[in-house]
Amino acid sequence: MGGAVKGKRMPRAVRERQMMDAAVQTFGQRGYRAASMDEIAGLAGVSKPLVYLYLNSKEELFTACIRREAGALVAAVRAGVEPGAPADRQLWDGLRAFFTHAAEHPDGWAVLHNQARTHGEPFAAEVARMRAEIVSFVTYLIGAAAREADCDSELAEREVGGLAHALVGAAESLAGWGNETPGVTAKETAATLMNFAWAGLENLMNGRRWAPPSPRG
Amino acid sequence: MGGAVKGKRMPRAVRERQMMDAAVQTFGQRGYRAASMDEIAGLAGVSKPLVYLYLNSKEELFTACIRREAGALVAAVRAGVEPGAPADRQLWDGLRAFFTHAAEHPDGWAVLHNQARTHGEPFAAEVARMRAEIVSFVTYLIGAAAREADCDSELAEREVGGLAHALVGAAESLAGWGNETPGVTAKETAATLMNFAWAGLENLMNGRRWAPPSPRG
Amino acid sequence: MGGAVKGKRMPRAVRERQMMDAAVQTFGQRGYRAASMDEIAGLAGVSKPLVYLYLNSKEELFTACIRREAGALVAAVRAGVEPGAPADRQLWDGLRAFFTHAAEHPDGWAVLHNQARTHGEPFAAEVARMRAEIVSFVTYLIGAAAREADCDSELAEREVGGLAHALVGAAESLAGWGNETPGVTAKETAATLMNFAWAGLENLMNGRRWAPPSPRG
Amino acid sequence: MGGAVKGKRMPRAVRERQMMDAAVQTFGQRGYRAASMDEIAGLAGVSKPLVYLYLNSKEELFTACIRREAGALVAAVRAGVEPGAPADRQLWDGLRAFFTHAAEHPDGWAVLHNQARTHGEPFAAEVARMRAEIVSFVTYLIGAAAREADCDSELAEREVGGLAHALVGAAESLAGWGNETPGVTAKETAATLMNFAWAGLENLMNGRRWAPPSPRG
DNA sequence: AATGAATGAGCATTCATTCAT
DNA sequence: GATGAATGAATGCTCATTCAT
Repeated sequence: MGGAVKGKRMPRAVRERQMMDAAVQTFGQRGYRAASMDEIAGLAGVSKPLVYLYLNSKEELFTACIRREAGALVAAVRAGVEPGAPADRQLWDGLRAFFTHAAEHPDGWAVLHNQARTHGEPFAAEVARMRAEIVSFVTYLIGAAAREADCDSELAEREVGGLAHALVGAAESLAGWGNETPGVTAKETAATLMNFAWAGLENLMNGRRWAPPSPRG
Repeated sequence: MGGAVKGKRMPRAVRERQMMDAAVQTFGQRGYRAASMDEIAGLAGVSKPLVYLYLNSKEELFTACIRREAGALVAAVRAGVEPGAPADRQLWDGLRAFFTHAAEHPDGWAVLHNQARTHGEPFAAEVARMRAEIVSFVTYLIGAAAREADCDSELAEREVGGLAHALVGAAESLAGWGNETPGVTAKETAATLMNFAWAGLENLMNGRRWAPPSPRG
Repeated sequence: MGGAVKGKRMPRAVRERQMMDAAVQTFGQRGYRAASMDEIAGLAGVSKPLVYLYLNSKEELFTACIRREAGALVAAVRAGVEPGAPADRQLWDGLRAFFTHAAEHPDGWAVLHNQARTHGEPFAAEVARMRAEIVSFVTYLIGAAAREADCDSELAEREVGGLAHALVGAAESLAGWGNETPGVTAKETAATLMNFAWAGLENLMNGRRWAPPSPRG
Repeated sequence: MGGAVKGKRMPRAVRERQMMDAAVQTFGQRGYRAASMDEIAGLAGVSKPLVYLYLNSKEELFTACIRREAGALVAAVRAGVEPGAPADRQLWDGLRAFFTHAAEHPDGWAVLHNQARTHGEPFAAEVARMRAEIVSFVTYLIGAAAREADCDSELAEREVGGLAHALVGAAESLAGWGNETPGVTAKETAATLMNFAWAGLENLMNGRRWAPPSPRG
């Protein structure tokens, strides 16, 4: 990615970006604990004390990475969605934007999905916030779709939450699958999930739901 | 928690189980790197050299944990499913067994889902094997369901794979959600996912699929 | 070497010999510090506590090895020499016996020559005693030779000591050389040294000595 | 001993020398395995991480010590010898330089003679190279002496090798003797060996050799 | 006569972090 | 704005040694 030429005397903002790029890459590939400040500094083409001067500590550096990557992901999804459009269209656009961004920033995605969630509260909370934002957006879309469809049956609040979670979870899982499986495009992945999800939602909204068999009988 | 009374002089098998229990708990909560052999030994009520004597190294210990937990999970799902039953019933039973097991063994689930996948090939491969087994089971169920429904449309091979992945991914994500959200039962979670998934699958199998809008128009 | 069949219940003396054999081999090949009691016990086909029961500690075990091997070496040399024979003949026989024994017991020789001398007083003293015995024997032989030769010049006490040391040192060094160089027999080695040494001694005894050049001029 | 004042903030080269001095001393006195990095760092007046930062590992540190001491020894011998001088003079000067250097750097000599040879290939090879260099120099000198003496008898190739080995071995052994025996000067030691060796060589070169008695008869 | 079970103490190595310049 | 020099505190791992049986 475009940088880290060892030139001296850059303005702070540029240096800081180089460091965070290096950090995201290192954290994403090695994991939080296994990534060493030495490696990050080296990759950024900078001495270790400078990293500390600008970013204070490994923990803060990691938090900054999470925040930056989370922000970028949410922004990418937002940019892909047209606010006034019909709900299904919004979901479709959002999914595409999501999968595309994850595919283009695998290390960033790894930081969010694999690393941040596995290293205790300070970090998990950060990523949970982003996730909540997306889940709530999806929840809103499901509601909107229900209203648009003028559906008769009502979906319980919690059930909608569960559905949104399932959808987001499926998306996250597929993002990893797409990143690791060569030859699968973001659009394909989005289509698969959209088919899987939307049809199900439609059914639900029309009251056709799968009945659990009478208990063990 | 079941065990690790500091009593001395136990037979090897018992001690070994205590150690693995402690290890799963520690790895699940702290992560592979952050978990220290000291802490594991302490939690097991044993001195560190004994852990090494029986389990050789941190890496082997972690691998042993993954294998044990993966085996237990697969066994739980298998035990919950009745082989001859209709596909939807099998899926439902399997999901319930899965969510129940994950809820009852949160640390084990964390080891598999959060830790093993983020610490390099030796471990990721181990858990990938288990996942592949489950995905292939789900893939088979989708196919069986299609045949049972005598459906006319055919689902492309890769699409089925994608669907199975999406379903398993959604399940994994929901398992985490269920473990972290108080008051949600495994049965509820399973029902949510089943509704979400099965209806969608039915639609797909009947050729009703969501059409992506004509490109950007 | 003849042993360590894992059979149970041997008389103490036999077990002890097996242990010492294993210890000599391990110490000789690995060195004192790098040899582990585990390996020694394993090689002897015995459990570790038994080694401690019979030989008390690593230090004592090592000392015992040194003593046994030193004793064996001295005995071998003694057995090769005929007390009444002329001095040169005695020296020749002694050298041959020495090189032969060192070649036949390379681990024992390594213990004495390489290991015992490099691990502090308790052990170095032990081997120094043996060395002193041999040096004094050689010193005596040189004196006897002088008397036999009815030589006119007198050799200073200290000079004889130095010569004996040099001879023994050369022998020790050649023993290592012989053990590590394939195709060199003990007899050959002995002949080389004998030629080197005896002629020189003869010269010295006859007063023909090498004169250091006038100081730097 | 010369240095290691605990002053802070020295240039790297200086610190590195202090560390190597401490390492040579510690390795020489305790042996490779028994020497602890803690002790070395302490003796150098430095924290352990700094030792690792500059010298990478115990193994590399030891190797560096061997190389430095071997180089110093060879250099000392070279510096003591006058290339054009007669062979006996060269041998005499070389021996004096050798004994003097060994006496002045007992720990360095111990590292080379006692430790490096007893701790496996990586190290033994290093010192073997130096030894080979010296042996080959001595071999050359013996040949030169034979030519100078215009001697009639020919010395077999292998015999010369054996003689050189014996001479070097004797020297090594005497160096240890000199270092451990108080009151013996390097010059004295050199004279003893020179007398022992040169006269013998002269005899050999003139075809006067010691005849092994007819086999056991 | 012999061993399975267990540990205290130490060791090489690494890392996040800080001064002094 | 930037760095070479330096360290306290862990961490994984091993080993000589001892009980209880």
